Amino acid sequence: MPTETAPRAFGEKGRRDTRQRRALRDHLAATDAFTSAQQVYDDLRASGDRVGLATVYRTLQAMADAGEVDTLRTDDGETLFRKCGPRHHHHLVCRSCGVTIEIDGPSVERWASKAADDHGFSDVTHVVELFGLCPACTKAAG
Amino acid sequence: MPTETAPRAFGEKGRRDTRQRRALRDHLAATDAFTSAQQVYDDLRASGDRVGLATVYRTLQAMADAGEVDTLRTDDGETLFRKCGPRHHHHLVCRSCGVTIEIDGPSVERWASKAADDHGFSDVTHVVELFGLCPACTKAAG
DNA sequence: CCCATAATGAGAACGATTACCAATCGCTGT
DNA sequence: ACAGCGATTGGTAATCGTTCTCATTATGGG
Ligand SMILES: [Zn+2]
Ligand SMILES: [Zn+2]
Ligand SMILES: [Zn+2]
Ligand SMILES: [Zn+2]
Repeated sequence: MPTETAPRAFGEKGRRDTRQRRALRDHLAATDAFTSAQQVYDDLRASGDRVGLATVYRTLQAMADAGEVDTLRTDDGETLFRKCGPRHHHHLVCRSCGVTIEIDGPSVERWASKAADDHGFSDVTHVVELFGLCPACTKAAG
Repeated sequence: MPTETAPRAFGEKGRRDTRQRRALRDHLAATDAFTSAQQVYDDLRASGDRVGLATVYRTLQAMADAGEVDTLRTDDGETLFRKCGPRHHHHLVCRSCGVTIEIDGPSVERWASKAADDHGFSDVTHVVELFGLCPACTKAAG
């Protein structure tokens, strides 16, 4: 337990419930697409909430550390955030509009675990994400 | 076929076989760990090869575009490169030393394909990577 | 209400990657 | 072997997402 200097997540004692965090939390709860920090910042400003960009980054990062949001890296290096369900799951993400479906895959979990064991690797985690075009974007793309 | 201004990969007509590209190709063939451009640059300089950093980045990117190397993004945003086998596969990567084992997962392919179909997504790709500690690094870490 | 201090935000700093562009060098034809 | 074209190189400036700095503000327990 090192001395904590980083901003605390919503679930920890000592945190403060600020206007900015409420705005962020509400915004995340209202969309199911993976969204970049920059995009969240723009959305908040557009809806009249005054929140600094640094605060958006800080808070999203804190929420990610606390497991309150899932993260995803795009090909061009942007980190996307999304408020997801509590169970372990993976994502089927539309690469055009970001709309996301949570999917689970017990067979994948088993496969990953077995591969790790077979090769003597320890402390193994996995990254499993599916990217495609959602029905709406498929139609729009002709 | 737009006019190509980017450097061409080894397999395309019109390319030139330069000292720098030979050095890069040889270096990649000699290691099985995922490596960053910066690391490749350092390794080449250490072995006496004079290759500019921009050239390392350019050439690795071109090889990645041509499918001659696989790429991977670390949590801290670095892109790693590795010369892999030609078949479709995934990776079991040591997060300490980078040593990598190519693994295949027919069950994962089927699962991914089914999930995409079930939700009406088209043009779906998947990212599946396993990260852990290899036997050697597990032992070293105590 | 008070006040310690958590939190904010504007801007500087950062780090990986890319763009620029003048100097070089590989390749093809002579 | 030679010349010329243009692909390639590489030092450096520019980009861009993200993090850091730190003076200022605002929360919430007492
Ligand atoms: Zn999720
Ligand atoms: Zn879509
Ligand atoms: Zn590979
Ligand atoms: Zn290792």
